[in-house]
Amino acid sequence: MYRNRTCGELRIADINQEVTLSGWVHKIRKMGGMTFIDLRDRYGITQLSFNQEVNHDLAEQANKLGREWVIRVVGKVQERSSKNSNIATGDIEIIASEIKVLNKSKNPPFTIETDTDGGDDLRMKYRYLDLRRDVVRKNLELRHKMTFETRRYLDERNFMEVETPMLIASTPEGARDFVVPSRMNQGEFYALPQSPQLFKQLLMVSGFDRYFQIVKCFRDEDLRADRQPEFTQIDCEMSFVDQEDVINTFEGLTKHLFKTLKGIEIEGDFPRMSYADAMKYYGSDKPDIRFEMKFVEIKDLTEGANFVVFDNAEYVGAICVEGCASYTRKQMDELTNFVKRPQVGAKGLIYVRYNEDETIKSSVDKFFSEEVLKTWAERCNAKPGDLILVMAGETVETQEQLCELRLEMGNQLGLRDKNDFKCLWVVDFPLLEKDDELNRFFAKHHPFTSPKAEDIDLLDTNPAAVRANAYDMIINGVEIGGGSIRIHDSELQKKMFSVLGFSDENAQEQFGFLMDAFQYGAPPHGGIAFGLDRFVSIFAGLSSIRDCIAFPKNNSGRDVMIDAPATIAQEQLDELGIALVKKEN
RNA sequence: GGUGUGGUAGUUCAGUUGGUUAGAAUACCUGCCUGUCACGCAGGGGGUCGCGGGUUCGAGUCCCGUCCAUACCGCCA
Repeated sequence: MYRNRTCGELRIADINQEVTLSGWVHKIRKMGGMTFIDLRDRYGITQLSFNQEVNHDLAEQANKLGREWVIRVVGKVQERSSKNSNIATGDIEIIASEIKVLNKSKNPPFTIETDTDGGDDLRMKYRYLDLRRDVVRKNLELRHKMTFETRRYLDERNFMEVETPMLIASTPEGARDFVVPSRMNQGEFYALPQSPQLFKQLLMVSGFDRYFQIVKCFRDEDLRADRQPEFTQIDCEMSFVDQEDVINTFEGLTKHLFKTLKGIEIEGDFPRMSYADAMKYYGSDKPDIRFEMKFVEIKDLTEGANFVVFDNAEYVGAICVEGCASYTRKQMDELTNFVKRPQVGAKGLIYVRYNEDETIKSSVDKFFSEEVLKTWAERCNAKPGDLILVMAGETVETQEQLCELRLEMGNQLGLRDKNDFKCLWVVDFPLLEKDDELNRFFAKHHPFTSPKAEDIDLLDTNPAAVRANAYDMIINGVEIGGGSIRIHDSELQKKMFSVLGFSDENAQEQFGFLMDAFQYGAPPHGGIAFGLDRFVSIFAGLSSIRDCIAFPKNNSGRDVMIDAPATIAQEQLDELGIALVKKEN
């Protein structure tokens, strides 16, 4: 027998019991006559104690163990004479009577502790050791519980999990596909799914009514802290529903997860914001509403001053930063540098200090009288002591820059507490997005998204103004999920493809099966997909999704532990009928 | 594809204006230590300063190139 108890469960009530534990040697403290060993397993840490006077040979044996050795120990639970309130098992220790070394270990390249000394690179290379650390393990435990509770919630509501294929065909729109060569069909390739979108819609045609799947998806695009080439979605689709039904069901799921896993009861409905308002007030389609600091347009208050920067600007926007009128020159310079960074790309930043004594001092005093500046402050609802930051330029560009500045000010003022959760639905997305270079429209969400009924006529006259039955769920400025009501009418779908510039042949070739299916009684349907990795990381308060993925890829899409991707043998290439082209330098 | 930051002991980092034998902490090894739990004390081993080239009497330090890591931009329907 290897064990009858775990390292996390013994308490004062277990005193005098004879127990067998197995685990890893976490730490050894040799005191001369006494030796203490922290034995660790998935459930916790239990202290083993050895006394030279009581059992000399066993104590010597304990002294010879090394970090991360795997041992089995038999002994008696005893109350500690000096207790440790920092750990759950801190009231007891094991007086060992027998040790068996189950396996030795090399010294690990970094410490297996909450605050490890290992850097990210090394932790990824030895991910199996990194996963021994309790902080990383807890993230995976949370992930497990979230998928478990998701399955429970959806099952209770008649959702059925159906697996869809991983080897499918490539489609041109959207992200780059990962591609898999077919041996039996030489010269042809499968693609890995970017999402099960088409299959879940076909399942609706099949009458499955309520589908979900916790499923891997693949996109061959550059990585970010919140983007991995393979990631997991909670993918759902429902029949005979409108937007309101989908939103309610998945708002319910979100509340269920907050309640069961974070112990947080969210009162009332999640707020909703139109895409247009999100852009106007926050410069982003995923606003962080943990704090206000909304944009205020002041272009009309800046006219007639011969200030060229504003006069030439399409948009002049301000944010009011509470209590920051006392920002020093140095702090203002730093903010200016922040918005001038290439990543933000602004040309400059104008400030107005509304001082405590109600005087006003700005970086544009030469152009604007105190009287005019007061009108800015009024419109911004500024109080004495507040700082007003102003940016100007082309509308969308400037709003995006102001968005970056707003988030930075939120950070500086500590308004973005990771333990404070604010959920939001962003609705009424535009259906289409114009690509000016190619002079054609792309689907903002995807080409199966239905336009709002009242906007359908605009498809011919003003496509850019058509709004979609599409919705995103945002938590703390992170896009957690999104979905839409789909087109279930093959004529409307055809129309959509034609607006998107597909020829009839093209549409038929790539999506013919879907259009065919829609001719056999497709029910009205819609759905949503949540990014599980982002959902877990926001629950866990992580800044990167990598820490809630057991074996993530690095910034270049590599798995540094198994060293993938890798070259393959010539025989494999031959079998696939693939010849590699040497890259010219 | 681009921009920024970083690469020095097993690990995390410091290293001043280019100048003696490249340091600290931690980990590791040895010895001492009977209530530790970040144990303590004494001692020890451990370095291709990412790689290649250049400038210089002399390069961890300056220059050029390159590789790797990372954050972001482009990209991600």
